[in-house]
Amino acid sequence: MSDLLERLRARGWRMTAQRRVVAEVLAGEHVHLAADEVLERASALLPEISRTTVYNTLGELVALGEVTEVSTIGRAKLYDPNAHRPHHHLVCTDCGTIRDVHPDGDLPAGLPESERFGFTVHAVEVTFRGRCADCRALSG
Amino acid sequence: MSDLLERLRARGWRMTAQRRVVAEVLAGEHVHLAADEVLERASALLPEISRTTVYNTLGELVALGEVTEVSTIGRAKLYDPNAHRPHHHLVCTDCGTIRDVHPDGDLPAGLPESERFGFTVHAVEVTFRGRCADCRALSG
DNA sequence: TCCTACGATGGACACAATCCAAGTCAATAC
DNA sequence: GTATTGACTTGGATTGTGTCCATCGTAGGA
Repeated sequence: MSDLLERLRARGWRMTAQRRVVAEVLAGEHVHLAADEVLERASALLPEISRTTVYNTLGELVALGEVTEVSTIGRAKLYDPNAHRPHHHLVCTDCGTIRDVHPDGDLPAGLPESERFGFTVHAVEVTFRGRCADCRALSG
Repeated sequence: MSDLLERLRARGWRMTAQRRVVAEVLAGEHVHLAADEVLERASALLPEISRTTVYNTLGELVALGEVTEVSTIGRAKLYDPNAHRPHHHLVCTDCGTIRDVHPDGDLPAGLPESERFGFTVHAVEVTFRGRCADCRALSG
């Protein structure tokens, strides 16, 4: 993830301890953290970091395309640092657990002209909803 | 939409003025309302209706499969009454406008076993993100 | 018409996210 | 190394969305 720090510096980011910590927290695969969880983990590394700074930094990372926001139903937004590898999401409708999935080549085709309503489409997002093994075991 | 009222009554719903009004507000195609907007419009028809009742009724409609919740990024959940016709969504990343789209037959295939991680998948959701004509006209 | 269980009410509460004014500090210039 | 400055950070207040709960009202059956 230190290549991320390099890329950020190259884009003129002022490097601060807070931003470094937020980037550090978001390292890895299959990471999907709510802003609150990022704050919690960042606080463990840098106790004085403020919530506003975490939100600001996450927003900037999203604007730079380094991190993707994952929309959820009725929960806090999740931040997915795996933005450079296209993938879909598999979400448990009970507990909210998210897994990245990489279906082989069945990305939906672009929209036909007749269905675009004048939009310029620049991203497609596929979410599979279901129940994870744990939740099925708990409640049938 | 009065067939909706029929279906609800058939399922043992106690029919009240409040529930009727909420169902009425959700009539039509290409309707995607936040709970707050439902409350606003319902209040116009029945001024004393309470927020809790609107939320309760929406939740019940979702549980019955008559209405679908649409996840958004950074906004309130939207309620989509068009639940009986499978469709995808085209979302403007600037203003949040949503259109229903019906791509011809390019639904993503189910997940291969190896990518299910023990989940039981029961729904696939496809969201196209882009910018609508209005927003492009405004800011290039 | 009366009963009663289900539904509605609204104020308090919880959580997510943003705003703001004031203080701090990374990067640049000297 | 020091001074400078504007971008960054802070934390408390605020907004927005949604839920909880005790109490009241009423739809629909007897």
